[in-house]
Amino acid sequence: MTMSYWLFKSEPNEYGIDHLAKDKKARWDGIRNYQARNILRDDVSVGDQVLFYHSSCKPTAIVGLAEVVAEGYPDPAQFNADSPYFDAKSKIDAPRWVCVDIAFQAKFKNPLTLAALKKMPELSEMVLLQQSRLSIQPVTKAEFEFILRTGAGKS
DNA sequence: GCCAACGTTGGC
DNA sequence: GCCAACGTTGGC
Repeated sequence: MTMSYWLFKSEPNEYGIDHLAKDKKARWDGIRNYQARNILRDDVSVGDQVLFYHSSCKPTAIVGLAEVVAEGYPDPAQFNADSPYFDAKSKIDAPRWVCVDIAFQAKFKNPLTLAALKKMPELSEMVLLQQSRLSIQPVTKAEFEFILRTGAGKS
């Protein structure tokens, strides 16, 4: 079994790295995009490493590291009429949306801002820089290791 | 707040 | 199955 690497986006005023550091573990729910759903359902495995990215904030940046601790299962929020993630078209016996659980690993001492990432030739192929809207995206081993080596300095 | 990119919906 | 209209994401 090979370990894979991912980048998960989150808006820090909704749920940021400090929330995850405090909670230790979180359900990564509310993903309502089919491409992202397919990745969660088919490709994300326990033990995979996750770069935690803050979007829609200043500055946008990779801010920490997490690990997958539970692989894809039906997102309970899709069945909860009170949830903003409720989906009336999703059936219990044929769930449309999937979530995973992640655990906090580290908060980077030096977050790698999007502006900085764009300047690094080693990262020019990163999905983040190609297809910015995807909220769950693959990261290559080389990119992952480069990012940890370059910016991180775990705190 | 604006706008580009792109995903989704629905009429035909 | 195409495509126009519309909605959402997310950087700036």
